[in-house]
Amino acid sequence: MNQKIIFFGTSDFAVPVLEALIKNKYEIIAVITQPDREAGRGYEKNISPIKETALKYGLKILQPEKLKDEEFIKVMEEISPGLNIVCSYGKIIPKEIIEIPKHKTINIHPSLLPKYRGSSPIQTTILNGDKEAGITIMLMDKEMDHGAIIENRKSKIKNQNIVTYKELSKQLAKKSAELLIKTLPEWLDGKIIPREQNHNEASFTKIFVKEDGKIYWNKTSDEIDRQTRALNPWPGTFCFWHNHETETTTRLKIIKTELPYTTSLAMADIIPNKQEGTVFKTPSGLMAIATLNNHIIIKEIQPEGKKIMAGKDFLNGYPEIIGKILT
RNA sequence: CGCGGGGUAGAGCAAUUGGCAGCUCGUCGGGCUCAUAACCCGAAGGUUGCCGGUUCGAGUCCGGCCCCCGCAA
Repeated sequence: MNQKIIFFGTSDFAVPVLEALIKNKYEIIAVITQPDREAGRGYEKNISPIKETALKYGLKILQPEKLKDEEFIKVMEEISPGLNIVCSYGKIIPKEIIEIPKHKTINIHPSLLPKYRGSSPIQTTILNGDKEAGITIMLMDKEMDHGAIIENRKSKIKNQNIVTYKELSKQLAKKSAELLIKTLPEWLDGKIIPREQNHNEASFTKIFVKEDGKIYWNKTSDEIDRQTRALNPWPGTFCFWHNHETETTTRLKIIKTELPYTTSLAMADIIPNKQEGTVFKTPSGLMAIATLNNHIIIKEIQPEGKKIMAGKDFLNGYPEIIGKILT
């Protein structure tokens, strides 16, 4: 079962999967990851988590700008992989490359396909408050997350009502690695017949943009809480504090929230109705903001230019914000 | 050289024209209380990021360096 594998991946989610392959002695003949991007302050070059991993294990790394490039396709053909594995790579893989390996090109997707096709299934799972998540190993075809299913697995979400994107992503990445290792031998032996997805039931997830992180306080506490859990660190959740005295507007990133009834202090926190977006201190000293139906506790917040701090600390340093309305 | 904010007590922030470095929270001790995260009294805790300069005197002014962060990508 000596199969040469090319691994396509970019983000954190793919790291445990790649590492599982390495640990199980699969022969990774190349790792394809997105080119280093100039990003961050001063536009420094950033390398992907998968590139870091590949460097750590001394694997061959390729970072083509365009996959659908004759030169690159030629290189792929020369390498002659037995199997391509794609996991959180972030680019469309052209048909020419999908069709090279004898054992095809398979993709790991963190949802129960055909549910949640597209780029943000994990975030969408949290935003929708789903009780269950899942992972699917599928055959790639020319449409996004559309190929036949090789294997899938439901996954109960740990701490479903408080789980964050990072945590759920980690959970599912681990499960993905396990399922792949379990499935791979049978797949390579040709014992699995992929089954077509039920395309009528397909649903799609969107690519999130900055604006999706804007918090509108006229939503319910629950909606806002799910938003902060799903959209951090990217695109981040935020709102604005316009200070009328200094005529300045400060961007506030809302890092972590908590619903009032999940705290052990709930009984003590009896809050009169306030206008949505109003900042106040609970009787127990926590930072809270009024919402459509109730209020929400701000556990962690980050004013622009500052580090992440506890909501309580923020109120200590900026007492004038109490009673103000955020937008 | 992409734009911008910041470094002061354990934490978050103040400090007027350069003039004894403070506030809130936390910590420790004591008190009140059926009880408490509430209230009262008290205490500890600082070489103001680093180096140099100006000055009778620098957190504050000048020069250099280090570090943290937001935007944008």
